[in-house]
Amino acid sequence: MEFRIDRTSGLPAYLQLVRQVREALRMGWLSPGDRLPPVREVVTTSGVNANTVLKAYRELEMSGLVEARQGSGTYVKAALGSADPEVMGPLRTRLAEWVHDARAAGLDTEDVEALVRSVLVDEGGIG
Amino acid sequence: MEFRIDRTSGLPAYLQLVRQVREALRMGWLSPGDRLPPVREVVTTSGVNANTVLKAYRELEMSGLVEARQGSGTYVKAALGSADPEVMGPLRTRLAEWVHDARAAGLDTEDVEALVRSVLVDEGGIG
Amino acid sequence: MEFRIDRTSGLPAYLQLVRQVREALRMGWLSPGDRLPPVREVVTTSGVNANTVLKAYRELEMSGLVEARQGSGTYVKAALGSADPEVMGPLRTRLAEWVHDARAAGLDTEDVEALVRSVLVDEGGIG
Amino acid sequence: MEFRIDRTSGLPAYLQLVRQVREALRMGWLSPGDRLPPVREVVTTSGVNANTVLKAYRELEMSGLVEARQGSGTYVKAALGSADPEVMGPLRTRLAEWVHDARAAGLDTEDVEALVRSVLVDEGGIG
DNA sequence: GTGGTCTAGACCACC
DNA sequence: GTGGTCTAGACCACG
Repeated sequence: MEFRIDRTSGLPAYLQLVRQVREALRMGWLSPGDRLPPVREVVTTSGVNANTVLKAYRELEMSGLVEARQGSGTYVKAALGSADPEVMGPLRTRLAEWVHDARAAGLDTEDVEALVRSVLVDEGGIG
Repeated sequence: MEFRIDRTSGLPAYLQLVRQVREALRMGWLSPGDRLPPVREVVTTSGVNANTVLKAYRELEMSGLVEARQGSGTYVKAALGSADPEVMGPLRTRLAEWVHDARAAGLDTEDVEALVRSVLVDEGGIG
Repeated sequence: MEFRIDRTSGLPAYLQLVRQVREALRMGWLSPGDRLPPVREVVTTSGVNANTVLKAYRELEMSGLVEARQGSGTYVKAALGSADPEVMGPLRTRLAEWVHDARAAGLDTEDVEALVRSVLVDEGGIG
Repeated sequence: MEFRIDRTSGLPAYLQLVRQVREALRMGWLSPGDRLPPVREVVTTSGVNANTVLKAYRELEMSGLVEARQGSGTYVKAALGSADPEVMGPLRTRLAEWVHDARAAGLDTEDVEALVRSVLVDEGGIG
């Protein structure tokens, strides 16, 4: 997996790394037993400082999602995500269609994000 | 309008305020000429410090969205959002249905957010 | 560069800092790539509060003149000033002579400033 | 005399009024016995609040420059300026020429102001 | 050690 | 009562 850091978002870099690992777990892109990219590689590909990567990996380890094995790397320990992967596919397709239609109607990315947030807030899912 | 601060999100409080104003503009809940809630009111309703609110309002002012009038308040100056409000309604309805189905399929809020992000990234809308 | 704050001028300290950086850019005393003095140094040399310096640096950053690099410092990003440095020298010399003569004629600093302002206003340069 | 308020300068409005009266005194545009414009007139011509004008006039009165006569208006009481008016003329002419040449050399108003400030600071006239 | 965030509280400028 | 300025000091993110 490859990390992307958005330095304009205001969210600390190490939390962006943590979130991206968690999302990869939810999406099924990472599974128990998989190895996270070595710190040095993340440093070169994403431009953050090694301590920042270490902090993210430590945070993931403390939450029980990954496990550091001395001299070998950091490995995924637990799965994440409450969804049945078979049902995820159709949902993703429908969502992609919706996004496509929203774009066609003139909405930009920030519009889409605002709409999603507003629906989730209304629904009570976001506090 | 009323602000909600999520102290667990990692995003600085003043940026949460900025984002909520921007989203209100995009959703059409705020329009040019409207007055933002006074700093002291935000302090009491959302629990943040006055300087934090001032920082958010100042940031909005510098981006040209609002205008502070001495002794009178802070007013919306510019609109935001590329969307036609008439087309926004149906899109919102469809999205709410999708979220409902996702919930029914066992997805929690974080799953939904991860899915949305992944679709937007795939599509190129998020860097 | 070293900052000087005049607490009697009525101009907020952070705006005095901003102006002095802008003037240093115009005079060629600062150029793209140069590092501004660290916040903590400005605090000790000029006696203002750290937040005041941060506010000034942030304002400069938002106007695109400087760039803060986490853990490294604040760096000049853009040049400022429409003047050819070679033509600036002679102009400065002539102005210094004029000021000297004005002093000799009995004008104090406020007289000089008033005269400059009145000429610029007459000329339409100041609104 | 007519006042001009620059709301972008950061200098409080009442101090701009005070400074403009002081500069008019230095330039000889106002002399002892002259009447300052009535508060209501300043309100309409410069757009500031009446209290702001009153505060400026009170400040001038406390510094001994003007005197309020009940029901009649506010009058200049003392002169200001260390300069011989006969020597002021030639100095003003030379300065206007210098400004003209500076413009011709490509300097804008902010460049001119920066240069003046830097000469005065060098000379020790500004702290 | 760098910049950045937040708090608490005093005081100011303006309407 | 409105926004704005400044201080003092704690704590965080990053290199």
